[in-house]
Amino acid sequence: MNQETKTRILDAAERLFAQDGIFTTSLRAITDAANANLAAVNYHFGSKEALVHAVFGRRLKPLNERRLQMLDAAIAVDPKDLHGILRAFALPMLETAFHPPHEGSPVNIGSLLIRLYTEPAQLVERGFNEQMACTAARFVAAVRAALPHLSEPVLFWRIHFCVGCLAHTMNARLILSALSHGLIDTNSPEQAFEHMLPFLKAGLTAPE
Amino acid sequence: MNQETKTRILDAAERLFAQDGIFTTSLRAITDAANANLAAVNYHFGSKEALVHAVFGRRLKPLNERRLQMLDAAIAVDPKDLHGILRAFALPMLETAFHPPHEGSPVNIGSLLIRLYTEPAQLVERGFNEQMACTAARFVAAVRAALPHLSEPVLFWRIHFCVGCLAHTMNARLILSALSHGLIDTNSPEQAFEHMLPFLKAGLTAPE
DNA sequence: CATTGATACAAACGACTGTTTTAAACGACC
DNA sequence: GGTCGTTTAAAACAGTCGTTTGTATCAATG
Repeated sequence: MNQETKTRILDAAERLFAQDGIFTTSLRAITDAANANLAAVNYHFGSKEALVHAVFGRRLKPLNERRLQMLDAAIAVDPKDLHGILRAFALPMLETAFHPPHEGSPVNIGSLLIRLYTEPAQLVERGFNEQMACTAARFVAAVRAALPHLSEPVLFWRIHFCVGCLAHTMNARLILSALSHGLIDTNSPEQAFEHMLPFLKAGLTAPE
Repeated sequence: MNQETKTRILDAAERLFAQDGIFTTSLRAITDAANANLAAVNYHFGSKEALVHAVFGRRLKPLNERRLQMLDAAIAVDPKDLHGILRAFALPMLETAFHPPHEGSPVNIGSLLIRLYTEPAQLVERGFNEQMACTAARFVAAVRAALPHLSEPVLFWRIHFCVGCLAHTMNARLILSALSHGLIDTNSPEQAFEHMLPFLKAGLTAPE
C-alpha cells in the first residue's frame, strides 16, 4: 500500500491549516501544495472533515503523551514541584509552536493546535476536546496536589489563566513582537518558557 | 437619510460574526437575519470587508476610550496602583464578553473583538491593530511606571501574558466550564476580574 | 498473458460565495 | 404633477467550494 501521497497531503494540510486556518484553506490549495490530485483527498480520507481529524490526530496524541510523561516524571520526584508541573504543561506545547520545521515535524504545530481553541466553528471539536480535557484533568490534579490550600474555583480559574497565557504565546508571537517594537523576537521555546514560568508560578501561588 | 436598515445590518453582522466567525458568516445570512436585501450590504457599505470594518469600528473606539479613561483616572490617584491599572485593562473588555445583550449593545462584543486576535486571515488587521497597539502602548507605559524595576523584555513578556489571560477568558468561557465540570459557570465580569486580578498582579510582580 | 485491486487523474457536479446590474418603489422638493 | 435622489428589490454574474464521476495507470497475482 502506497501511503506516500497520503502523508504528503497530511503534511501540506498541516502546514496550510497552521498558516491560514482550516476553513480558509481549500482542498485545492492542499493538493496543489502536496503535488497531488484534488480527488485524492476524498479518496484517502473520505472528506475534508476526516482530513482535518487525521491532521490533528497525528500530532495531538504524541504531544499529550509527552506532556503527561514529563508530568509523571516531575511529580514522581516531588509532587509539590510546581516548576516541573508547569514545564510539562507548557514546554512541549511551546516547542511545537516555536521550533522551525524539521524531520517528522514539518511545520509549526503549535499554530495548528491552537486552532482547536480559536477556529469559530465546531468542525474540530468532537473527539479532540475530549483528549485535551483528559490531559487537562491530569494537570488540574497535579496542581491541586501541589497547592492544596487553593479552593476549587480558584484552582480552575488560575489553570484557565495558565492555558490562556500558553495559548496566546503560541498563537500571537507576532503581537508580542509588535508590542515591543521588535525588541522581543525569539524563536526559542526555552526562552519563552523561562519568562513564562515565574509569571505562572506567581499567579498560581498568589494569595486568594 | 434612513439609516435604519444600515444599523439593522450592523447589528445582525455583529451578532453573527461573534457567534460564527467572520469568514464563515455569509452576507446572505446577515441580510436574512437583518430582514434586509442582499444588495443592501454593498449599497450601504461597499463591500463585505468595509462592513467588517464598520462592525468593529462601531465598538472598538468607545471601548478603548473607556479603558484609557479608567487608566488615566487610576494613575492620576496613584501611578503605582497596579490594581487600578489592571482593572482599566481588563474590566471593560470582560464586560463586553460577559454581559448579556442589552440596549445599544445587542450581543457579546467580546467574542467579536477577540476575533481580531484569532481570525486566521488579515481581513481585519489593518487599522484596528493600530488602534489596539496604541491602547496597548499606554498600558505598557503605565505598568512600566508602576513596576520600574522590571527589565524591558520581562515587562513586555508579562504584559503579553496578561493579554493572553484576558483573551482566553473572553474567548473560551465554555472551556473553563468544561474544565471544571460545570463548577464554574459565571456570567459576571466582576467575578472573572476578581479571580484574574490576583493572578495577574502576582505574575507581573514576580521576581525575575 | 489476463485479471484484479489500488491509486491517480481530469472533468464535471450542484451549492454556495461576494459582487454587480437592472428596475422598481419611495418621499421630498420645485 | 413631475422630477429628483435615496433606498429596496429581484436576478444574474463569475468565481470558488467540497464532492463525485468515469477513466487511466500500474504493480501484483493467478
